[in-house]
Parts: sequence; C-alpha cells; structure tokens
Amino acid sequence: MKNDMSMEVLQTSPLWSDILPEDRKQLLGCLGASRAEYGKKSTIWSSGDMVPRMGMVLSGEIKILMEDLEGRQNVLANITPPDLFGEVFALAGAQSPVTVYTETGAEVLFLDVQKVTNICRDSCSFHRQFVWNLLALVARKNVTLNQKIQCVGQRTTKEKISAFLSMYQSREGKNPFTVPFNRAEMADYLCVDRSALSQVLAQMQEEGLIEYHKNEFRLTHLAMT
Amino acid sequence: MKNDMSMEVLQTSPLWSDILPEDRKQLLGCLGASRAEYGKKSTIWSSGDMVPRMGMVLSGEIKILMEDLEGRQNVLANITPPDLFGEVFALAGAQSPVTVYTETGAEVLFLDVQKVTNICRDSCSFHRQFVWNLLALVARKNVTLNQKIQCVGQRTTKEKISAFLSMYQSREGKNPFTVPFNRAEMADYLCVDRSALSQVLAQMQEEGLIEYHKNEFRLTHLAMT
DNA sequence: GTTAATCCGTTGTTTTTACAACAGAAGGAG
DNA sequence: CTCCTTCTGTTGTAAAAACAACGGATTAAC
Repeated sequence: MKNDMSMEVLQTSPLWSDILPEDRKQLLGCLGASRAEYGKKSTIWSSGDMVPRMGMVLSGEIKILMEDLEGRQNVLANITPPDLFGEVFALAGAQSPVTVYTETGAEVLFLDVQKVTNICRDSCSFHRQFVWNLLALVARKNVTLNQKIQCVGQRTTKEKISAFLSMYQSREGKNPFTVPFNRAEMADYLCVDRSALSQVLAQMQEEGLIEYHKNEFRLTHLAMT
Repeated sequence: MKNDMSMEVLQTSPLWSDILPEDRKQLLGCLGASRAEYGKKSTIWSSGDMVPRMGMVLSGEIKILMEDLEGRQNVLANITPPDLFGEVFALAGAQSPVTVYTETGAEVLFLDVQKVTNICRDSCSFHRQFVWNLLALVARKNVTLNQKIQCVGQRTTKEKISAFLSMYQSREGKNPFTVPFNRAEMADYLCVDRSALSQVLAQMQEEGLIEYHKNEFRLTHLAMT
C-alpha cells in the first residue's frame, strides 16, 4: 500500500493519534489494511451481512441506512473522512443491522478485525497504541449512546428537550450555548415530530424555562420541570 | 492478592475467557488489581466523579443509580457477579453520570484502566487476550445500546413493541419465544407506561398481530404495522 | 388456610403528540 | 431584484399516551 493524498486523512483520526507517520506503513500491514474505491450508488455491505472488517472513509461520503419494520430505508448517519464505520459490529462479531452505501462514490480503508486484535508477535508499540485508541473510541461511542438514550428515553417531548439542553449546556459549560443541530436534526435526534418540537419549545419559552433563537439556547431556570 | 472463593467468579466472566487460571495471578498484577469490601448502604462512587478504574462484582449486589432532572434517583441496573461496571466511563476518560451504590454490601475487584491499556513490556499473551476480551465486551455493549435505541426511538408504543418483539424473536430464532422481562420491566426498557403497554399489547392481539401469554409471545403476522 | 404481596389487565380522564397543511423569514443563485 | 430553496413556527384535528385508580389472578409468606 502506497502512501498518497487520500491516506493523509489518517492523521486527523483519533484512531491514529500518537502513532508516528513513519510507523504507519508497518502498522497498516499488521492490520491487514486494504483500500477500495466505490463508484456512485454502490452498496458497500448490506444489513444482515457478517462484517469481519471495519472501514474508514478516506474520501467521499458514506451513508448508513437502516430499514424499519415497514421496509422503508432511512438514513441513520452520513459518514465523512476520517470517520470509522462498522467497527462495533465487526468487533462484536455481530451481523450488521445496517446497510452501508455511497451515493457520491467513496474511497475506503478496510482493516481486518482479527489482525487488529491479534497483536503481532513482535508486539510493536504502535500496534498497542492503536488498540488502545480503538478501545477509547468504542468506549466514547458508548458514552454518546448512553446520553442519547438518556434523552430519548424521557416520556414527554418537554422532558426530552430538557434532558437534551441540559446535556449540551453542561457540555458547553456556558449559558447561553449553541447546539450543532437545526430543528429537523434535533427532532430526529430526540425521535419526535419536528413541528411538535417547535411547539413545545415555544411553550417552554412562554413558561420562562428557556430562551432561544435559532440554535442558540439559554436555560433560564436551572431546576427544570 | 490471594486467590480465594470470591475470585472464582472470574472464571464465569467473558472478560477472563481464554485466560488460563495459572496466568490469572500474574495478570491481576499487571492490571493493578485491588479488592475492596463495602458494607451495607455504601456508595462506591458518586455521579460526576472521575473514575480511573473499572469494577467487577465478586459478591453481593450493586445498584447503578442515576438522578433525573427533578433530582429523583432511579435504578438503572442491578449488577451481580461477575458483571463489570464503570468500564465505559473509565475507558472513555469521562465523568461517571451514575452513582454506584450497594444496598446489601458487596465485594469488588478494581482494575486500573491505565494499566489495562499500557500492555506491559513483556507483553504477556494473556494480557493481550484480556484487552481483546475487553474490546469485544465494550463492542457488544454498544450493540445492545443500539438495539435499545432502535426500540425506544420509535414514535408510538405499538412501534416500540413491534421493534422489541421482532428483536427478541430474531434473537431467539423461534416463534413463539419468551422475553426475560415482566410487564413492568418491559415497560421500563421501552420507556413507556406499564398500563399503556398492557393496553397496546391487548390491542395488538385483537388485531391479530401477536399472541401472548405472560412473557411468551408469538408473532402471527411477520410483516407488522 | 389466611394474609399479604406481586403481577397484570381494564377503565376513564386529561394531557400530549403526531400529522398535515400552511405561512413567514432567511438566505443563496442567477 | 427575483426566484427558489431551506428553515422555522403556527394552527387544527385526530390519535395516542400518561396517569390514576381499581379489581382479579397468581404466588409467596406465615
């Protein structure tokens, strides 16, 4: 595998942090790395497939699709360089519940999960570093999933909003603060109807619980109902 | 650290699978293991604490508590031997959002996260195995969180139930199948009201979508609305 | 056997949400 | 500027859920 432009995105990925560029080539070998290019409208893998490798987007954009019980496919996420995908299911040895697809075309770096975990005989220090980075990454993903459940699991939209805003407020550490979502995305995250979200936000502002303008919010009553 | 009765539960934990009993003692050393006993009604750590170590229950029972925005503490999980706790937040380097508490008293084995990840110089093969086990464990936890979001994220209770039952049906691989929850627990998992759950279940049975008795369910229409 | 506790379903009421349709605001492209 | 698109809020209606309260059934405790 040659180094070229598209491999430079590795540097920006937390998966490769604290790994020297000169060690990268050898490590890619340890990890059974292979690169693949996909044209427009290609399916990288389908839901139900067993996926023995994890992918990293080098260029282009990748969509994670999941079909619901009625068979409608909806987009769970858009993945751009240098994001990982499929690592959780590959590591867990589980079927992929999602389809991975590219609309625009994409270039992907695949890593063999078996080789990632079977640290090589000479146990290169950068391989250890890589596993540690991976472990931290999966753990952080776990934390964000927990936070989402904490929001979505609330009974009413008002409580969902409260949990969501409290989370972002404490994450940003200031008040007012901004959230990286527009209304539609926020409704999607909270699994509620967009217009209902607007409605409840307006109601909460009337009640003096919050103030907001676009995606800047301010909690005016720290103890919220 | 001496081996004794309470350490035997290690054998039953997936974290220690494929690690020979004779290697365990050395590995515990590598991992900075320490054992602690807690009396009745002890707090092991509080929400907001930074937790540099993960815990494993050796005996007794441990409760994971989270307080909601109104300040009410509710039980997220009951942890019994040989379950792990705190590993995700320790690995992610995040504050613990939960309080860990024991009502009955408990004995806990703590492992130092730094030492877990800084694989020792001689890179003992069982240490590698341990990290791999840990990685697989965190990834599997991630998968179950995804599944929960898949259920809880549905808009209506009916859809939540459908997602939940489909998940268990395909997990069990048979029809009818049983779920390891009573109604209250199932409602809790789906984040809905218990009586509303009963209501919708009855309605779905009338519609011929499902049949059930206690916690045995049968999907009668595989394509569900 | 009696009592108590737990589990599950039912009912009725009130609150909340989803959904659809529309309208105004903001911003970008030509 | 004008057109077009995107984003956001509003309204009304129908559907759904939460909540509280109760009753029967099953099981456990004594």
